Amino acid sequence: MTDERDDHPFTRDERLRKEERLLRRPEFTATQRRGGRHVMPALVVYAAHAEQPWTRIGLTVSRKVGGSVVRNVVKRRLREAFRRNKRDLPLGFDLVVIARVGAGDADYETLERELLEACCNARKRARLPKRGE
RNA sequence: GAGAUCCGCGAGACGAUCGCCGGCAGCCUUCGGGUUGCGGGAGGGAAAGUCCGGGCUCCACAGGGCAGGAUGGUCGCUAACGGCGACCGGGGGCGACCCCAGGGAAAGUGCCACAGAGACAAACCGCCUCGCCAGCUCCCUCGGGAGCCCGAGGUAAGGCUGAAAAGGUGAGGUAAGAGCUCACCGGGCCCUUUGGUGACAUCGGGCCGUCAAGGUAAACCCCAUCCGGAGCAAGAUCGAACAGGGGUGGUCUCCCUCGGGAGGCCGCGGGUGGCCCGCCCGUUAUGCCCCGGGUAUGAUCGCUUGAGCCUGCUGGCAACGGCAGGCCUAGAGGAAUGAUCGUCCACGCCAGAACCCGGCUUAACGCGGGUCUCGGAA
RNA sequence: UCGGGGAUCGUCUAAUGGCAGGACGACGGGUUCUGGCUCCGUUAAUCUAGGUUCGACUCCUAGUCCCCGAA
Repeated sequence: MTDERDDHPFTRDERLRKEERLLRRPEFTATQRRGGRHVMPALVVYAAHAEQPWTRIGLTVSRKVGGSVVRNVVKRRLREAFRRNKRDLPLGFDLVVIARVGAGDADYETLERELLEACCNARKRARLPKRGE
């Protein structure tokens, strides 16, 4: 995963397209079922090998986190953190980030740090993309 | 200065960079989109809760009956309202001011625990009259008398209870009493004067002591007024995919080219979105109903110009209305606002549009002003 | 978006508008050598704020939270 890292246009820039996001329910459930997990104080991250060569992210922020303002801010900060750090994250994964209750009180710096750490740890526990089950 | 009360205002500002969602224009395109430029993009007092009312869209729209729901002083405002304004009446507060589901209790029904004699109709203790066989007590001039008890009755003044007990004070009256009678106060009904659109206020008079007499209608209920149903996942257009199976009755009349056609009745299905009657539609079919199967989490429209916002003038006590000019101000579809930096105010509450408005209620920071009360100083 | 239901001791549940009751639990005590079973006693609640009423878990209004249903 070293040669084609900078080749794919989605990874080279710091934009965030819809193709880089998980949007549908089956995508979330599949990632959570197959992927490795890592828990942080404010986040839970699932990482699973994907079928596409780039990395996608999906966010889950439930009502337990807070009101709509708090939930929107958490989602925006997590998207921002993913966008800014795409270059340093492993390629070809689907990520599901679930905000825990403490995410509403965390600032951007905390969320960014936890996201990066959790992604790396969760990736190590991800199964290989074989035809399992 | 403190406390109270009412009203109003604001919702961090400016700039830069990287991203995100729409719009317009140019270019490229494999028609999916890409790219460049310009411009817009979280408002708000609550976007909230979804408690009311409307617009809009679709369905329904002979009629009748019974339900059901909502509202409840008057007049006005409004598209409408259960909202708002002004006023009336009642209540609270020293006051500024605040609160009130504020029609009907002689249409009927129900309930009023405990306590208390008694909860709306009686009479427990009382008070009083009469009677007095027997019994008890006392007095005695030894004949009898008085009282208690008992019996028959009259009372509702007093008593206790309670949230609530047939208006209050005084006098007369009586065996004792009572609006039983009278005076005053209070109350009810009717007529009347004046003011007001009206609720109502007010002047004068008459009648009523049967002043017939509690509360509760956010108990049932009665009266008056209003209410068709659903909701933008409404709804419209275009498209993709799949697999089909079953059911669609009876009878009568007429016409007839004997294939069929027209009509009536029963039945069945659907509509009338609470129910019933009734009515309407279908039952001749490329339709309808049932079972099963398939699907794009599809595209476009609806989707933001609207009871719109600002300014000025103007009518009205006000809510609100009229006229003129100016402005265009988010429109997504897993759903766009974040991160970083600089300067300043001296640190920012509640909180995020999803068809759109008018209200109500709830959440909550800061600032200003009016008024009232108390205290102090001059 | 629309509709329905609910909230009572720590838990599960009762209660015409009139003293909030029961079970389990907890605590204390008795019984037992100890524990359990068992017996006795105690503890402890009407989601919040107003209103109607003499009186509200109950009726009305507003709010908070939870559950269920339909498209």
